Amino acid sequence: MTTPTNFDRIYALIRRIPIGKVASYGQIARWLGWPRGARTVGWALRALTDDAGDVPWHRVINSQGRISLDAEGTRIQRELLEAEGVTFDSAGRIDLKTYAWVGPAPWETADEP
DNA sequence: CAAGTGACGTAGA
DNA sequence: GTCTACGCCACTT
Repeated sequence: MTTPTNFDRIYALIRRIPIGKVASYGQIARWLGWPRGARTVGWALRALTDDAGDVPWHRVINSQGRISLDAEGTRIQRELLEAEGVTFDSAGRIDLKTYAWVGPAPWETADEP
């Protein structure tokens, strides 16, 4: 790290994604205040890997429930997610209806209904 | 300051 | 279902 940037905010948010859930780039961008800054999120993740040992980057996917990485990265991400209980369909996609994170909601720390 | 870049998103063909 | 084109924002050089 060189100088603190909004990237830190991205990482912090990704760290809050619960196990077994996934979020899309655009979704994260909106929570951070950039309605259309999905690319910036991807950029942050791209720059990550370096010092992001504790950032669950594999929980971030695109709006189609697909992985935008190359074959190698996709394979790794898939394994990491499957290890958390996330399942993929034949097309290698994730069921967003089941695994999409709703966002940093209060019930995250509250009791269930 | 300007240009280039990027793991996206959406719309249209 | 696929592919193409443009727009968006933040970071680096």
